[in-house]
Amino acid sequence: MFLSIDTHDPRSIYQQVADGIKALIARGELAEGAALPPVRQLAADLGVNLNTIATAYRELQREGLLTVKHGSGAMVASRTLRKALTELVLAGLPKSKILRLVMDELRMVMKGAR
Amino acid sequence: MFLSIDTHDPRSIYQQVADGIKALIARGELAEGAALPPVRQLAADLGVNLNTIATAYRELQREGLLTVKHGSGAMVASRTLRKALTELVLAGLPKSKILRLVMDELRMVMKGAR
Amino acid sequence: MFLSIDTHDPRSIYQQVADGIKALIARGELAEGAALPPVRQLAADLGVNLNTIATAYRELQREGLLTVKHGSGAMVASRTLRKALTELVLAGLPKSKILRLVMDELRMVMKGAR
Amino acid sequence: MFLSIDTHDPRSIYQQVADGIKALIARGELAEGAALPPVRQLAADLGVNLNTIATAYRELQREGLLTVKHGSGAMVASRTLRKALTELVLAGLPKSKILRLVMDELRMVMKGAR
DNA sequence: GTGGTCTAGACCACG
DNA sequence: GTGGTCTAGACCACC
Repeated sequence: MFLSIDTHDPRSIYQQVADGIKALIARGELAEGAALPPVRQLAADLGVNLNTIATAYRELQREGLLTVKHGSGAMVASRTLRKALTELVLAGLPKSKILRLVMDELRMVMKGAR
Repeated sequence: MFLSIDTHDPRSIYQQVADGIKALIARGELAEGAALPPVRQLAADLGVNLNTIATAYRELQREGLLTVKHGSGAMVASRTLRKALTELVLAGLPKSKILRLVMDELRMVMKGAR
Repeated sequence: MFLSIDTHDPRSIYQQVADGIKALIARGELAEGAALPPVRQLAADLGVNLNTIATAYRELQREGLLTVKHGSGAMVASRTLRKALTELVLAGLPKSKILRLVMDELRMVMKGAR
Repeated sequence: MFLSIDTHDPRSIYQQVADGIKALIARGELAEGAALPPVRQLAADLGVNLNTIATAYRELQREGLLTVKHGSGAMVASRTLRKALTELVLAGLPKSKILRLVMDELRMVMKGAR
């Protein structure tokens, strides 16, 4: 991940980090589903505090760009996936049916990908 | 479902049924995720044999337009969903990670739909 | 604006105009914040004297239904806005704090409306 | 302000504080426009760290329940005010006209309150 | 005076 | 291992 921090930038550090990650996602350099570096590692790489990165990740999660899970890191959320699921939810499908669809599609897609 | 069968049509009946359903899906009259009538019911409605409909459904399933499950009928597949899942599979994500993403996004989407 | 004057109406003309505008506001045809036609234009449209319209506008302003300003015409007052401001005044907030609240909320509202 | 922290509560402290303030607002014990205690003071009162309270305030601000301003503290936002301003913005009024309305209404309201 | 942010270091919860 | 939170204390920016 190529992120840089500019101490002359009027934005706060965590904001620069959040904006930087947003830009990477927007440019496709961080693909949907890609894993982000652990908070501690990125903090070390950038030479900033762990909490600063955690704040950036939290902001991105709040905006729905990141999927963060305790114990297994953060990954870039999939807008396409969200769009598809939103369609199905709005169509009134119960969660169980949606999951069935997902499992079926996934099985078919992974078979094709062998 | 508005499907009609023309005995003068050179196409076989199951093909007419399959093509008719494709057209309904293409026109959006059968939305992604929508349930199709049970094989027996559609056969009765159209006055054709049960196996004819089953063959049509099988063809549509083979083409990926339908998701068919023993005991719970057929439903229109979601192209958007497939596209999203394909992206993630091609990105090299293991099934487990993809399912985590799906669950996370689904939770977020359903929360917003309250 | 659809206003009509009836010379057989026992009410005075300015009263008919004022009542007519009140009715337009009540029916929502003149929304809160909407601009009213200039005094001269409305007078010409209705074929009455300029002062008659001015009197009607003054009455509506006195009743708090219109906000009139030298040089920039009249507009329909916002009952909701007045209610909100009244609340804050009664809560003892000084004008400066209220204006700060207004500016903050306005900034937030206009951002969301982008 | 009556807030209490329960160390046995599974929610994080900042979440308890944020929820507590939300409840106070919902019950009307913190009126619209009311000032909240300074971050440092509330932190001292509750015996927690300054940052913990700051996090709670930030969350409430993000949700639009608080108006926070550098150097002059936090106050409860006015939902009524926001609703009124939203109406006017959606009606297409430019910021300048809206502010004129506000000033006019405010002048009228404060005169009545004398 | 006010809130905003950052750091260093700690402990917890999750998997 | 991962992120989440809290603390203590610092400095900055705004008014």
